[in-house]
Amino acid sequence: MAKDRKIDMVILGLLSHEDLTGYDIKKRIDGVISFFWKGSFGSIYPALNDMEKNGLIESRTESRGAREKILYHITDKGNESLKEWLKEEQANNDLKYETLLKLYFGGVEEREVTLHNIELFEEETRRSLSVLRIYRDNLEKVLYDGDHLNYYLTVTFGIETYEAYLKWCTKAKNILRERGVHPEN
Amino acid sequence: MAKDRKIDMVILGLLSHEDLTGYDIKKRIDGVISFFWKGSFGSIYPALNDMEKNGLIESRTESRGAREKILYHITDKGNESLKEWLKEEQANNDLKYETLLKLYFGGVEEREVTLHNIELFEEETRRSLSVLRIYRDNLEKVLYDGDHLNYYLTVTFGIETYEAYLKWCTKAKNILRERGVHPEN
DNA sequence: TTAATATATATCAAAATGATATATTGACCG
DNA sequence: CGGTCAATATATCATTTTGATATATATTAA
Repeated sequence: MAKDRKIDMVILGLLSHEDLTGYDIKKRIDGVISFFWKGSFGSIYPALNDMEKNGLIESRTESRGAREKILYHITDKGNESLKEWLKEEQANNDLKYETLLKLYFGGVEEREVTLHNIELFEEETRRSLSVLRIYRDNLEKVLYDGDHLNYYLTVTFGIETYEAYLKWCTKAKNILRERGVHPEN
Repeated sequence: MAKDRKIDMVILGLLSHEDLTGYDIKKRIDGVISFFWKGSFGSIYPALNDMEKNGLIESRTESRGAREKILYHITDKGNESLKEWLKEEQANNDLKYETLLKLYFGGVEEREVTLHNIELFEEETRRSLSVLRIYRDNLEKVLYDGDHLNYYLTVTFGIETYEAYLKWCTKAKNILRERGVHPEN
């Protein structure tokens, strides 16, 4: 057996606030959540079917106009399952930084290549950072109600780590330039 | 088709420095690399077989004593493939932070739960940080030869982001305590 | 000597990715 | 009014990866 399905917890977390379709869930995951977790239709739809069989969620079909969609609702059992997971001691932080992989193995190529890859990473980080700052500014206004404190802390985590990334980028570029751009020195 | 196999690049990167067995490769990945990439036997061995078929690596069987093992060697084609990948413009940084998932959805439980999860994360980060600092200290002595500059930069990336994590942990704990530990306030 | 740990390869079910197929609905434009 | 494009919505599939397990030999420690 592989590890138990983590996508289930994402789905339960989202459904604990509102009823959603599979498509809605995907859209939510593609929002802020995508900064620290991803999910695809290929995992969402099968998970929804299994979870309904296991009584964690229940579905109702709605036909607004002619188009029909399947809305999912969390059950008490589902809520219990979500809370149990929150209280589990271990959390797997499973990172796949292709940027760092290229940095680590970059020694087989000229230093310009490493330098360029850092610049690409820097650009992307800057873009993400400006998105996260907008999220933060909006959350600051509603900090006191409901789950917003948790959302706020999640977003500030992202901002502070991305700021650290940018600082590192500056330093790393300087070090690479100081040492010359060719692997020979 | 899913994305092309990234484990191939890890393997080629490692083999570009020395000949290794599948088991050796796993051990290398479980070292510093594990801070930003993971790999299991279940992906390594099939990848080795495919890559040999495709001429990226070649194998020789060695029997030191009675025990036999399969050593892999990178080919010119393999080296080309590695360099091409390094020069590709895009890099997928694909993160699964269960800690942040629990933080984000933690609003359904009492604040002590979130607080406790942050403390667990803080502990783990501290442990990782001390490991990375040892790596850095050793790399600083040999910074000028070969690939060590790339290794050094990778390690400092880890150190700086983990330091940012710890700063965030302190702030986040303060905010949670200021606002009281119950979801009611 | 015997037990435990490290070395070494391999396989497998379960999970996730990323792509694609299919079909409807809504919006904009001329 | 018709046409087209993007958004909504569900589903499936090959490929990749995980994490666990099986198997067997070699080395170290008690």
